[in-house]
Amino acid sequence: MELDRLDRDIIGALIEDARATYAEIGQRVGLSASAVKRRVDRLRETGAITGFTARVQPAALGWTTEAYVELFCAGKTSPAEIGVAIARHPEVVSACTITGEADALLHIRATDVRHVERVIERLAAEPFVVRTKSSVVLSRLIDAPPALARNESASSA
Amino acid sequence: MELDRLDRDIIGALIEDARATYAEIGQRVGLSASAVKRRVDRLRETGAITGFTARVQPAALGWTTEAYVELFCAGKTSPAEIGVAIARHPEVVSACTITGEADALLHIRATDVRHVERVIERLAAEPFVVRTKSSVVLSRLIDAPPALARNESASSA
DNA sequence: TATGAAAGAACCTGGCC
DNA sequence: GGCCAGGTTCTTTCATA
Repeated sequence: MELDRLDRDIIGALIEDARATYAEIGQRVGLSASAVKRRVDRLRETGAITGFTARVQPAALGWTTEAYVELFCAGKTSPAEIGVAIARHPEVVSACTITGEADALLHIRATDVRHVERVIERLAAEPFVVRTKSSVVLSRLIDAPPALARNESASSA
Repeated sequence: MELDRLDRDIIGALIEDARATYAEIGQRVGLSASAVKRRVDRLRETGAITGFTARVQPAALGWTTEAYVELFCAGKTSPAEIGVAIARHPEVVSACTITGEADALLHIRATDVRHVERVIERLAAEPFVVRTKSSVVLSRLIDAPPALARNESASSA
Protein backbone atom coordinates (compact mmCIF):
# COMPACT_ATOMS: atom_id res chain seq x y z
CA MET A 1 0.00 0.00 0.00
CA GLU A 2 1.05 3.54 -0.78
CA LEU A 3 1.72 6.11 1.96
CA ASP A 4 1.79 9.78 1.08
CA ARG A 5 3.38 12.73 2.86
CA LEU A 6 0.33 13.23 5.08
CA ASP A 7 0.29 9.60 6.20
CA ARG A 8 3.96 9.77 7.13
CA ASP A 9 3.46 13.00 9.06
CA ILE A 10 0.50 11.52 10.94
CA ILE A 11 2.53 8.42 11.82
CA GLY A 12 5.37 10.64 12.94
CA ALA A 13 3.04 12.56 15.23
CA LEU A 14 1.63 9.35 16.69
CA ILE A 15 5.09 7.92 17.28
CA GLU A 16 5.93 11.03 19.27
CA ASP A 17 2.66 11.00 21.19
CA ALA A 18 0.20 8.19 20.71
CA ARG A 19 -2.37 9.94 22.87
CA ALA A 20 -2.41 13.16 20.89
CA THR A 21 -5.91 14.21 19.85
CA TYR A 22 -6.94 14.09 16.21
CA ALA A 23 -7.30 17.86 16.29
CA GLU A 24 -3.71 18.29 17.50
CA ILE A 25 -2.38 15.98 14.84
CA GLY A 26 -4.52 17.72 12.26
CA GLN A 27 -3.13 21.11 13.20
CA ARG A 28 0.38 19.75 12.79
CA VAL A 29 -0.13 18.12 9.41
CA GLY A 30 -2.69 20.56 8.01
CA LEU A 31 -5.84 18.47 8.11
CA SER A 32 -9.15 18.49 9.96
CA ALA A 33 -9.63 16.18 12.92
CA SER A 34 -12.04 13.93 11.11
CA ALA A 35 -9.74 13.62 8.10
CA VAL A 36 -6.94 12.57 10.45
CA LYS A 37 -9.16 9.98 12.09
CA ARG A 38 -10.12 8.52 8.73
CA ARG A 39 -6.45 8.17 7.81
CA VAL A 40 -5.47 6.71 11.16
CA ASP A 41 -8.29 4.16 10.88
CA ARG A 42 -7.04 3.24 7.42
CA LEU A 43 -3.42 3.02 8.56
CA ARG A 44 -4.49 0.61 11.29
CA GLU A 45 -6.62 -1.47 8.94
CA THR A 46 -3.81 -1.84 6.44
CA GLY A 47 -1.37 -2.75 9.18
CA ALA A 48 1.01 0.18 8.79
CA ILE A 49 0.17 1.07 12.39
CA THR A 50 -0.05 -2.07 14.49
CA GLY A 51 -1.06 -0.51 17.78
CA PHE A 52 -0.28 2.01 20.47
CA THR A 53 1.91 1.38 23.47
CA ALA A 54 3.29 3.11 26.54
CA ARG A 55 6.97 3.89 26.70
CA VAL A 56 8.28 2.78 30.06
CA GLN A 57 11.52 3.24 31.92
CA PRO A 58 12.40 -0.42 32.44
CA ALA A 59 14.39 0.39 35.56
CA ALA A 60 11.24 1.78 37.18
CA LEU A 61 9.73 -1.68 36.89
CA GLY A 62 12.77 -3.40 38.28
CA TRP A 63 14.45 -4.40 34.99
CA THR A 64 17.82 -2.84 35.62
CA THR A 65 20.02 -5.12 33.52
CA GLU A 66 20.02 -6.01 29.86
CA ALA A 67 22.20 -8.20 27.70
CA TYR A 68 22.60 -9.44 24.16
CA VAL A 69 23.02 -13.16 23.64
CA GLU A 70 24.25 -14.80 20.46
CA LEU A 71 22.96 -18.31 19.86
CA PHE A 72 24.94 -20.91 17.96
CA CYS A 73 22.55 -23.67 16.96
CA ALA A 74 22.76 -27.28 15.85
CA GLY A 75 23.11 -28.05 12.15
CA LYS A 76 19.60 -27.83 10.79
CA THR A 77 17.66 -25.75 13.30
CA SER A 78 14.92 -23.71 11.61
CA PRO A 79 14.23 -20.08 12.50
CA ALA A 80 10.68 -21.08 13.42
CA GLU A 81 11.96 -23.66 15.86
CA ILE A 82 14.21 -21.08 17.51
CA GLY A 83 11.36 -18.59 17.65
CA VAL A 84 8.97 -20.95 19.35
CA ALA A 85 11.54 -22.01 21.91
CA ILE A 86 12.75 -18.57 22.94
CA ALA A 87 9.23 -17.18 23.10
CA ARG A 88 8.91 -19.26 26.25
CA HIS A 89 11.56 -17.11 27.95
CA PRO A 90 9.80 -13.92 29.03
CA GLU A 91 13.10 -12.09 29.48
CA VAL A 92 13.70 -12.16 25.72
CA VAL A 93 12.31 -8.86 24.47
CA SER A 94 13.65 -9.09 20.94
CA ALA A 95 15.22 -11.77 18.78
CA CYS A 96 16.21 -12.42 15.19
CA THR A 97 18.27 -14.71 13.02
CA ILE A 98 21.34 -13.06 11.55
CA THR A 99 24.16 -13.47 9.08
CA GLY A 100 27.63 -14.22 10.41
CA GLU A 101 28.95 -16.83 12.77
CA ALA A 102 26.04 -16.90 15.20
CA ASP A 103 22.58 -18.06 14.14
CA ALA A 104 20.46 -15.78 16.29
CA LEU A 105 20.79 -12.62 18.35
CA LEU A 106 18.63 -12.16 21.44
CA HIS A 107 18.04 -9.05 23.49
CA ILE A 108 17.13 -9.85 27.09
CA ARG A 109 16.02 -7.78 30.07
CA ALA A 110 16.54 -8.98 33.62
CA THR A 111 16.40 -7.75 37.18
CA ASP A 112 20.13 -8.05 37.82
CA VAL A 113 23.27 -9.74 36.58
CA ARG A 114 22.50 -12.95 38.43
CA HIS A 115 19.16 -13.05 36.68
CA VAL A 116 20.92 -12.58 33.33
CA GLU A 117 23.09 -15.55 34.19
CA ARG A 118 20.08 -17.74 34.95
CA VAL A 119 18.40 -16.76 31.69
CA ILE A 120 21.52 -17.61 29.69
CA GLU A 121 21.71 -20.97 31.44
CA ARG A 122 18.09 -21.66 30.58
CA LEU A 123 18.68 -20.65 26.95
CA ALA A 124 21.80 -22.79 26.73
CA ALA A 125 19.75 -25.72 27.97
CA GLU A 126 17.54 -25.62 24.88
CA PRO A 127 18.30 -28.83 22.96
CA PHE A 128 19.26 -27.10 19.71
CA VAL A 129 21.64 -24.60 21.31
CA VAL A 130 25.26 -25.60 20.89
CA ARG A 131 26.90 -22.54 22.36
CA THR A 132 26.08 -19.00 23.49
CA LYS A 133 28.07 -15.80 23.57
CA SER A 134 26.76 -12.91 25.58
CA SER A 135 27.47 -9.25 26.18
CA VAL A 136 26.04 -7.34 29.11
CA VAL A 137 24.92 -3.79 28.38
CA LEU A 138 27.01 -1.21 30.20
CA SER A 139 25.19 1.96 29.26
CA ARG A 140 22.38 2.67 26.85
CA LEU A 141 23.24 5.43 24.38
CA ILE A 142 20.16 5.46 22.17
CA ASP A 143 16.74 3.95 22.57
CA ALA A 144 14.79 5.62 19.83
CA PRO A 145 11.05 5.75 19.73
CA PRO A 146 11.24 4.27 16.23
CA ALA A 147 11.96 7.51 14.41
CA LEU A 148 10.69 6.07 11.20
CA ALA A 149 9.24 9.31 10.01
CA ARG A 150 12.43 10.72 8.55
CA ASN A 151 12.58 8.50 5.55
CA GLU A 152 13.80 11.16 3.17
CA SER A 153 16.65 12.51 5.27
CA ALA A 154 17.84 8.97 5.81
CA SER A 155 17.90 7.78 2.24
CA SER A 156 19.29 11.00 0.88
CA ALA A 157 22.24 10.95 3.26
CA MET B 1 9.69 5.43 43.79
CA GLU B 2 7.43 2.57 44.82
CA LEU B 3 4.99 0.94 42.40
CA ASP B 4 2.17 -1.18 43.76
CA ARG B 5 0.09 -3.89 42.09
CA LEU B 6 -2.37 -1.36 40.68
CA ASP B 7 0.38 0.74 39.10
CA ARG B 8 1.86 -2.31 37.42
CA ASP B 9 -1.53 -3.40 36.12
CA ILE B 10 -2.22 0.07 34.76
CA ILE B 11 1.16 0.14 33.04
CA GLY B 12 0.49 -3.30 31.62
CA ALA B 13 -2.81 -2.12 30.20
CA LEU B 14 -1.20 0.95 28.65
CA ILE B 15 1.61 -1.10 27.12
CA GLU B 16 -1.02 -3.25 25.44
CA ASP B 17 -3.08 -0.27 24.29
CA ALA B 18 -1.88 3.24 24.93
CA ARG B 19 -5.16 4.70 23.66
CA ALA B 20 -7.39 2.75 26.02
CA THR B 21 -9.81 4.97 27.93
CA TYR B 22 -9.38 5.47 31.65
CA ALA B 23 -12.72 3.75 32.17
CA GLU B 24 -11.54 0.66 30.27
CA ILE B 25 -8.32 0.50 32.25
CA GLY B 26 -10.25 1.05 35.45
CA GLN B 27 -12.57 -1.84 34.69
CA ARG B 28 -9.57 -4.07 34.13
CA VAL B 29 -7.67 -3.13 37.27
CA GLY B 30 -10.66 -2.47 39.52
CA LEU B 31 -10.58 1.29 39.86
CA SER B 32 -12.71 4.25 38.78
CA ALA B 33 -11.71 6.25 35.73
CA SER B 34 -10.64 9.24 37.76
CA ALA B 35 -8.48 7.13 40.05
CA VAL B 36 -6.78 5.64 37.01
CA LYS B 37 -6.14 9.07 35.54
CA ARG B 38 -4.57 10.29 38.77
CA ARG B 39 -2.23 7.31 38.85
CA VAL B 40 -1.30 7.65 35.18
CA ASP B 41 -0.54 11.34 35.71
CA ARG B 42 1.66 10.43 38.65
CA LEU B 43 3.42 7.65 36.74
CA ARG B 44 4.25 10.15 34.00
CA GLU B 45 5.44 12.78 36.47
CA THR B 46 7.74 10.35 38.24
CA GLY B 47 9.10 9.10 34.92
CA ALA B 48 7.96 5.49 35.20
CA ILE B 49 5.97 6.12 32.03
CA THR B 50 7.99 8.25 29.62
CA GLY B 51 5.39 8.65 26.92
CA PHE B 52 3.06 6.94 24.47
CA THR B 53 4.01 5.84 21.01
CA ALA B 54 2.56 4.16 17.95
CA ARG B 55 3.75 0.71 17.01
CA VAL B 56 4.58 0.70 13.34
CA GLN B 57 5.41 -1.99 10.83
CA PRO B 58 8.79 -0.65 9.67
CA ALA B 59 8.39 -2.31 6.28
CA ALA B 60 5.26 -0.27 5.64
CA LEU B 61 7.42 2.85 5.85
CA GLY B 62 10.07 1.47 3.57
CA TRP B 63 12.51 0.23 6.20
CA THR B 64 12.82 -3.32 4.99
CA THR B 65 16.32 -4.12 6.20
CA GLU B 66 17.91 -4.09 9.63
CA ALA B 67 21.36 -4.93 10.92
CA TYR B 68 23.43 -5.01 14.08
CA VAL B 69 26.82 -3.34 14.02
CA GLU B 70 29.55 -3.84 16.59
CA LEU B 71 31.89 -0.90 17.01
CA PHE B 72 35.52 -1.31 18.07
CA CYS B 73 36.75 2.08 19.24
CA ALA B 74 40.06 3.79 19.79
CA GLY B 75 41.76 3.49 23.18
CA LYS B 76 40.06 6.05 25.35
CA THR B 77 36.77 6.78 23.65
CA SER B 78 34.06 7.68 26.17
CA PRO B 79 30.51 6.32 25.91
CA ALA B 80 29.26 9.90 25.76
CA GLU B 81 31.46 10.59 22.76
CA ILE B 82 30.14 7.53 20.98
CA GLY B 83 26.57 8.48 21.84
CA VAL B 84 26.86 11.98 20.46
CA ALA B 85 28.47 10.79 17.25
CA ILE B 86 26.03 8.01 16.41
CA ALA B 87 23.01 10.13 17.26
CA ARG B 88 23.81 11.96 14.03
CA HIS B 89 23.03 8.82 12.05
CA PRO B 90 19.25 8.59 11.82
CA GLU B 91 19.36 4.93 10.85
CA VAL B 92 20.63 3.99 14.32
CA VAL B 93 17.50 3.14 16.27
CA SER B 94 19.21 1.71 19.33
CA ALA B 95 22.75 1.64 20.70
CA CYS B 96 24.63 0.74 23.86
CA THR B 97 28.11 0.07 25.17
CA ILE B 98 28.70 -3.55 26.07
CA THR B 99 31.09 -5.95 27.73
CA GLY B 100 33.21 -8.19 25.54
CA GLU B 101 35.48 -7.51 22.61
CA ALA B 102 33.44 -4.79 20.97
CA ASP B 103 32.84 -1.44 22.65
CA ALA B 104 29.36 -0.72 21.38
CA LEU B 105 26.46 -2.49 19.70
CA LEU B 106 24.22 -0.58 17.29
CA HIS B 107 20.87 -1.58 15.83
CA ILE B 108 20.21 0.08 12.49
CA ARG B 109 17.24 0.19 10.13
CA ALA B 110 17.66 0.90 6.45
CA THR B 111 15.74 0.78 3.21
CA ASP B 112 17.78 -2.03 1.67
CA VAL B 113 21.10 -3.81 1.92
CA ARG B 114 22.89 -1.16 -0.09
CA HIS B 115 21.64 1.42 2.36
CA VAL B 116 22.97 -0.71 5.22
CA GLU B 117 26.32 -0.71 3.53
CA ARG B 118 26.37 3.07 3.23
CA VAL B 119 25.46 3.49 6.89
CA ILE B 120 28.25 1.15 7.96
CA GLU B 121 30.68 3.10 5.82
CA ARG B 122 29.57 6.34 7.42
CA LEU B 123 29.90 4.83 10.89
CA ALA B 124 33.34 3.44 10.10
CA ALA B 125 34.38 6.92 9.03
CA GLU B 126 33.85 8.29 12.54
CA PRO B 127 37.32 9.22 13.79
CA PHE B 128 37.19 7.06 16.92
CA VAL B 129 36.00 3.91 15.14
CA VAL B 130 38.82 1.45 14.57
CA ARG B 131 36.82 -1.43 13.16
CA THR B 132 33.23 -2.60 12.70
CA LYS B 133 31.64 -6.01 12.56
CA SER B 134 28.12 -6.30 11.31
CA SER B 135 25.33 -8.85 11.01
CA VAL B 136 22.34 -8.37 8.78
CA VAL B 137 19.01 -9.53 10.19
CA LEU B 138 17.56 -12.46 8.27
CA SER B 139 14.21 -12.85 10.00
CA ARG B 140 12.75 -11.26 13.07
CA LEU B 141 11.52 -13.82 15.60
CA ILE B 142 10.40 -11.60 18.47
CA ASP B 143 9.74 -7.91 18.72
CA ALA B 144 7.99 -7.59 22.03
CA PRO B 145 5.96 -4.61 23.03
CA PRO B 146 8.07 -4.33 26.17
CA ALA B 147 6.24 -6.98 28.17
CA LEU B 148 7.44 -5.51 31.38
CA ALA B 149 4.25 -6.31 33.18
CA ARG B 150 5.16 -9.89 34.01
CA ASN B 151 7.75 -9.10 36.61
CA GLU B 152 6.79 -11.90 38.94
CA SER B 153 6.72 -14.72 36.41
CA ALA B 154 10.10 -13.65 35.18
CA SER B 155 11.93 -13.41 38.47
CA SER B 156 10.37 -16.51 39.90
CA ALA B 157 11.43 -18.62 36.93
C1' DT C 1 -3.36 10.05 51.14
C1' DA C 2 -6.33 7.91 47.97
C1' DT C 3 -10.92 7.00 46.37
C1' DG C 4 -15.64 7.49 43.87
C1' DA C 5 -19.19 10.64 42.03
C1' DA C 6 -20.56 14.36 39.25
C1' DA C 7 -20.50 18.24 35.90
C1' DG C 8 -18.73 21.12 32.26
C1' DA C 9 -15.38 21.10 28.64
C1' DA C 10 -13.09 18.72 25.18
C1' DC C 11 -12.99 15.02 22.07
C1' DC C 12 -14.53 11.23 19.12
C1' DT C 13 -17.37 9.39 15.55
C1' DG C 14 -20.34 8.90 11.67
C1' DG C 15 -23.37 11.08 8.31
C1' DC C 16 -23.61 14.43 4.90
C1' DC C 17 -21.86 17.59 1.43
C1' DG D 1 -11.41 16.38 2.55
C1' DG D 2 -14.45 19.66 5.51
C1' DC D 3 -18.43 20.51 8.50
C1' DC D 4 -21.67 19.41 11.91
C1' DA D 5 -24.31 17.02 15.69
C1' DG D 6 -24.91 13.52 19.13
C1' DG D 7 -22.56 10.47 22.14
C1' DT D 8 -18.36 9.53 24.73
C1' DT D 9 -14.38 10.68 27.25
C1' DC D 10 -11.49 13.75 29.87
C1' DT D 11 -10.55 16.65 33.64
C1' DT D 12 -11.43 19.01 37.74
C1' DT D 13 -13.83 19.62 41.92
C1' DC D 14 -15.95 17.91 45.96
C1' DA D 15 -17.15 14.81 49.65
C1' DT D 16 -15.59 10.68 51.99
C1' DA D 17 -12.87 7.09 54.35
